[in-house]
Amino acid sequence: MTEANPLEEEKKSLNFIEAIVEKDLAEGKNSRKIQTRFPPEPNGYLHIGHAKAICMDFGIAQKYNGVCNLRFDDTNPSKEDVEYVDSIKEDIQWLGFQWGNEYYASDYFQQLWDFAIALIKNDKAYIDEQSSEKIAEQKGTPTQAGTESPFRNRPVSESLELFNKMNSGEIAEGSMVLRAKIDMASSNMHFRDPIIYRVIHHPHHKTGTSWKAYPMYDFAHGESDYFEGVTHSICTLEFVVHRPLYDWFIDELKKLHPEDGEYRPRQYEFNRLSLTYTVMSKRKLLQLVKEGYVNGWDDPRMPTLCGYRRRGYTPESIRNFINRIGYTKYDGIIDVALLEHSIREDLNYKAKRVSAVLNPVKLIITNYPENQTEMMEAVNNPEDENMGSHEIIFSRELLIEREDFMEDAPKKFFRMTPGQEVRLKNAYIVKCTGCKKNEKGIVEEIYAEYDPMTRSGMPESNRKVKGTLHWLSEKYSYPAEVRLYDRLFLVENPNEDKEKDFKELLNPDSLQILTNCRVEAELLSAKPYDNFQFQRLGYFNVDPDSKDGNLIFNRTVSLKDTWTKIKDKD
RNA sequence: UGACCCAUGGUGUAGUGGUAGCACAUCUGAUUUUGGUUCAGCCAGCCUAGGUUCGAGUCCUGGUGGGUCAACCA
Repeated sequence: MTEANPLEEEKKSLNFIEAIVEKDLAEGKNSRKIQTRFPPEPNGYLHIGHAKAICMDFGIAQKYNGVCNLRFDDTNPSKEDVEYVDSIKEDIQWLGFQWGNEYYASDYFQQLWDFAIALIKNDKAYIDEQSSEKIAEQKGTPTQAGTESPFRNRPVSESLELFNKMNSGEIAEGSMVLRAKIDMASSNMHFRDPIIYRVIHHPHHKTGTSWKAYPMYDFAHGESDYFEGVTHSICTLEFVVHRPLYDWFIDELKKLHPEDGEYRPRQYEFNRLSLTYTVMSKRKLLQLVKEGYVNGWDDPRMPTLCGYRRRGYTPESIRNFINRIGYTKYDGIIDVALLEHSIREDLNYKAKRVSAVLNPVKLIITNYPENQTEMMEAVNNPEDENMGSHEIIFSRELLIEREDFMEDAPKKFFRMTPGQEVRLKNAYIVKCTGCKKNEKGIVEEIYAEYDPMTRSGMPESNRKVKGTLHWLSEKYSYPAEVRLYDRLFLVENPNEDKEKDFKELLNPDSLQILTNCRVEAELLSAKPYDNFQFQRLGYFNVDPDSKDGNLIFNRTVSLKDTWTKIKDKD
């Protein structure tokens, strides 16, 4: 056992959370137990940002022989729905993770209620009957201390009685809340008597109408961690300011549970994922779906996990991406190119290449016999011989990509142009002899002559030509309905007003899309799949029998920061 | 005129107080029956000023810059 190398390698790549976990383990904290949780609120679909949290929460558990449970933070029934519960579970599994137990914060409503009662009895919580405006006003500002509520020192018995009423249905929403009695002058706004219970009459997706008073996040999250035995409660940076309150409640809880000894959950925070050109706010994504700007949460333009899935992203590529970007406390913006690199890398290795012509123009091989056909062999994946090959029918009248032809070509144009030889992939070398244009000057047919000695595999076929084009036989190809997606999500311009950009996006008259980016397409319907191949490098990452096929064209056009206004997109 | 968090090439991320690495992006060249892939290479970095130290990206202090916090959201 002299190889200390792998271990050292691992040590080097530790992120700061892992370093903390290892330290805790070394110090014997929480009896050397590791337990995490992934705590989504079921109020939307998971997006790529959640993937980062998932990889962290589940990753830590995996790496240190702990457990990671799934816990739905369902303390606000007015926003939540079972539809979201189901999609969240599906997406986590698709990403490649499996939770230990499935919990709900609502499982703890009774325990939380009892805890709240205990706080009231200890004079650490009280019922406030002021309006939300009044309470906000008394809260002060970050630089100005708050003032105490006139209800702050009401008798315990009164609070107890009103708290029960809050849950009985006789109290209207908004007319009464339970507040923790902490410190209205604290420099931490969250300590200024935070609201811990409010009244909501909307039925809960799990508990129905049995509760009317619901705990707030701050009063439910740490407590749920505690009830479950979570040791490392990992979340994003915006919760840093909540941590003192998290600890305050845990302290109170521990006073009631001396039997729990040294155990306590601790919160750690890492930087949230933001991606260039990508809208990540749940609120905005919800708006895009609800108002019909996209076809649903899994619209391929959405940055949701199901959107990426439908677009052809693999779970491996997303995990690799997350691995690459790391976890720190620095709030940066990741270049989406890194994500795209991850999917290209993965697909290059595993995707089967097939043929398709998107924007066809007819190519006639004038010296090829009228009714002759030949079967040409096409390798499925040049990166992997084991993937085999398939056949494509060659004939006199072909289709090629319109942009692969230029009548007057510049020097660096290596594709079809009069007088220049190009190879038709898997077939012959041909030389363009001219074209026919209509009265508007649009090219209708292109003519070329083939060299019979240059069929793939023949000795002459080794002749060097600069360009290789993909093609289909006009007669032996099938139409497919393909919808193109340019990158839709703009935003990202650190100095600009993102909110304004978003409004622009929603305005159909000035729908901004980024041009010059890789074209991505969704195959809506396709007959036999071998007849599709893509521009230059076509990636086809889909079960051929699946109706929900996805295509990714790897055009590798460089991403430019140029915006173009396009109307009537879609 | 608050509290808390943060600062390493264009972007992101490593660096027990001891030669600043890696990935992506860009650009150049080679290979290539996908303008893909692969390979080689270029460009480019420790916010600032002090202090501690033989030695500071790392520790301390002060600046500067950025972020978070004032929902009956999570």
